[in-house]
Amino acid sequence: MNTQTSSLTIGAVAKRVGVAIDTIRYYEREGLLPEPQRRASGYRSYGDGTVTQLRFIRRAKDLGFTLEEIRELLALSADRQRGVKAVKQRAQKRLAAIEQRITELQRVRDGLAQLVESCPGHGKPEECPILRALSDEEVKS
Amino acid sequence: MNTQTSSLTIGAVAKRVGVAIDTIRYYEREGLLPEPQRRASGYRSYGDGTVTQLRFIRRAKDLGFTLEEIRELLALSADRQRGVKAVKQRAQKRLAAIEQRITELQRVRDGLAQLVESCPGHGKPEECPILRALSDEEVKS
DNA sequence: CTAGACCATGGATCAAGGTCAAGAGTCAAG
DNA sequence: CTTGACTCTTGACCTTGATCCATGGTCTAG
Repeated sequence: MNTQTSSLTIGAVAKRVGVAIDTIRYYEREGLLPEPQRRASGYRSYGDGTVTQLRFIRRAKDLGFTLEEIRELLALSADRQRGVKAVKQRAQKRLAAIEQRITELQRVRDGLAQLVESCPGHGKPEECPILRALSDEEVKS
Repeated sequence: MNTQTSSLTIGAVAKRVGVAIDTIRYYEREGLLPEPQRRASGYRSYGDGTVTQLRFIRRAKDLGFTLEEIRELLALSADRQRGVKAVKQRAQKRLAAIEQRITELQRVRDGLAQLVESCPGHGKPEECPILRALSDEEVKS
């Protein structure tokens, strides 16, 4: 039974997650990743959890969250001291923010979808609703 | 009948849209806004369409689109020459990208929502699913 | 015609999020 | 051992998306 988290070098972690080594150290400086254990040599030593957490960060970042927002998300676990209740509330707030973002994106999508649908795909540019929606509408009287 | 687009100074446009003057000039340099007419004095002279377009840019940006992506979106109208068909195809591609983004955000939301729901809001931290999901899972055996 | 508010250009500066390089130590294979 | 691949720290540098500044011209109300 090996409950011991396997020990990975920074390079191994980087490879698994697909980010640069420098990025990992950068995230550590920025407080997105906890300071890892060190070997006697000074080498950073990571467990599998770091890989998970790093993937989480990347995924969130790809979705347009800033590092600050991600720090917020991760900070949930820092609320551990303040209790499960605080954690839950914080998570709920984050959840609401995400939902609003989705709603707005849906508005954009619906707008674009409607344009695409109403465009015949041929004919005069002046009659293309997509172009009309985007155009500067400048009238050179 | 006044089909003439009203003529606005850069300051007036900025005020209407709620962005800084410098930002407008910046967008112009970056090709997000067309070069405007100029008065004899050299002052930029804008029509109402610019206000619309600028609002569009801002909205898109707030949703996490990069200026590059927005340029792409706006470039639809540059396809005018290549025909309505090209425009429609491009719009469809953009639409698909937006939909994927929404889907991914929804995955994140669902994940978080489920965590929030399954958390009792009290009790031991070790039993809080939110904390467990975010934790480093490091085992100091 | 003159003050005070606007606008123009060019270039510096900023914050976020990384990326790179120099100089030096560490590790693992042969 | 030695060699080649890794890792360490510190600090400079880069891109994106703006924002600020200096210097100088323009506009308009009084």
